[in-house]
Amino acid sequence: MAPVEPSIRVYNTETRKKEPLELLEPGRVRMYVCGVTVYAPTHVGHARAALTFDIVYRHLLRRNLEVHYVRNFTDVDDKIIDKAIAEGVEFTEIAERYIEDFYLATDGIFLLRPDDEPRVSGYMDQILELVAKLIENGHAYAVDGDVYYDVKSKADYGRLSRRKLEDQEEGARVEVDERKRHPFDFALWKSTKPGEPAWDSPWGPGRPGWHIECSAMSTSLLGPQFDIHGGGIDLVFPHHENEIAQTEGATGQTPCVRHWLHNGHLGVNQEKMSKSLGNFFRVSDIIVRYHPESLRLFFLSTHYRGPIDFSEEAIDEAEQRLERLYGCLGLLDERLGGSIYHPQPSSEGFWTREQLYQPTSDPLSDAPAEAFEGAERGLFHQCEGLLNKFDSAMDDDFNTAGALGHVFDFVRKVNRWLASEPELTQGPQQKLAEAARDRLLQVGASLGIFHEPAAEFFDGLRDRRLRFLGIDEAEIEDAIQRRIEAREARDFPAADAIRDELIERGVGLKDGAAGTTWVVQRGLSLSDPS
RNA sequence: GGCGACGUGGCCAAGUGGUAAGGCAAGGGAUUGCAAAUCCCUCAUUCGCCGGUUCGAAUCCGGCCGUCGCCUCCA
Repeated sequence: MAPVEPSIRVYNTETRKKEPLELLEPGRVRMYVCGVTVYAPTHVGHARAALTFDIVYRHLLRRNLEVHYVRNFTDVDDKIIDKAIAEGVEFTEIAERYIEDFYLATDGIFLLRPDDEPRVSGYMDQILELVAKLIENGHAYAVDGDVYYDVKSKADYGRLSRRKLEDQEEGARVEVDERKRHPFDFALWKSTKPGEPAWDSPWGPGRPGWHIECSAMSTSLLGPQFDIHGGGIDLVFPHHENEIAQTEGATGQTPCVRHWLHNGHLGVNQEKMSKSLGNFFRVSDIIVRYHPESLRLFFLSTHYRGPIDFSEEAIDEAEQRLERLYGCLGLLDERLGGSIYHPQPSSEGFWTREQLYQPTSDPLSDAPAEAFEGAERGLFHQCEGLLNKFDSAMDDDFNTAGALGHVFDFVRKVNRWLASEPELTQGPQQKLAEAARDRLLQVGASLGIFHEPAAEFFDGLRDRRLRFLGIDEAEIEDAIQRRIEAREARDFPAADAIRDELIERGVGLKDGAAGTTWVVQRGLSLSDPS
């Protein structure tokens, strides 16, 4: 494969502009993404954020860049501690529980594991070092066992979120704390209260404030400066603003981050997702009702930076789109006789970059354009062009919706060709079909779909819906058998009656060369009883 | 009060100066015993509204209207 010269452009929250991705070291990307605070089950909003950077990671890898991808777990936090106290267990137990939940969710929707996944509890030494350095550099002060960051000590404080301290002093809803020099000063170290976990420090027993852990983990693993920092849009202020203040205040190197990438938030049925509104969707609940890749496609249908609204209709449509993609792959498999790609997760059950589809050779390498004419010549060029169009869209700030548009164009053209019933058992036509499949699998690897052969996908979809609707499979098979007998007897009215009855129940039949198969119609409700 | 995002056909959505991708839905047709899948055709002279810049704007500028988010824990 020819080496690519990526011209990746990313929208940088700090400059509010799309700009070329500039790497500190050519060919090598250092990327840090804010993970989750592990105190509650993983919901669709978490999934969107994690998926956003999974796509970034995949595309950078596709562009032959070496990527060092770090995503943390915040396992020391007020909410975790509160929960631990309420349940009378160690905070580590709570953290462990939700880290496991996070993995179930993210492995479940095929997120690649980052290269490093540090936890706050493992970085206490580095945090203490950083706090001490900030005091030494005149950016922090200790009061009664607490340590605060002095926001006025850093001239450009507020540059990420474009906040001016003067503007914020009045009217802002900030608690008044007489011990702080400025209302926006934030805790780097908090003195312990009875019953809470604590670590020893020069300022007395305590625990880290909310923002310092990311500064400690990112600089420890990636250095004082790195290329990409990601997270949810809500983290811009105060979390990332404070992270900049801390990291740069301690290292003296500016900027600590070249490109700030933030994913937009997810709403549910036009409202903010919240527990009180009862519109809180867990990833684990969604992926028993819908194919995990449907959730991915739902997210990828809109740009990562914009808002997205989760609803039954939306994920339903995503699943239909997914069916169309797999439909094309399935037709190719059928006509070529079997599928070629049987990816398996690692022995530990999760996916890594090694499991991504890697083309071994281009089926078209020994099939020149002259081997084709007319419509096939056109499709030949489509195969040539798809990847360029796809990559260009992805290079442009990871425009997955635009990239998918090209993929669907391609699918329609492949289907059109297949509908003309070409002979695919040998010769250039076979190469063309293999190339089409190769292209689909390549973009699939970038989007994180096509983790199974199409036939298995459709079987799985059927079983999933079957289970969910509580339909008795044997009963269906029995009805199909009766219909087959009616058809053999040319008793079409009886056969159609059975078909209609099954459709009533959500079961659609497909009479194919290999006999009658059936699918469960879509349109399942998330609110249906499971 | 401060900061920000967004408003494109019935729905979702790409497109940020050169004359509206793609998907879902809908209607018609091909194929099929009937269906499913697939294919073909139709489906925004127009991009919230009003001005301005320009040979030319959904795309740039100004104003207005509307929706949403952050500023407190949040992906």
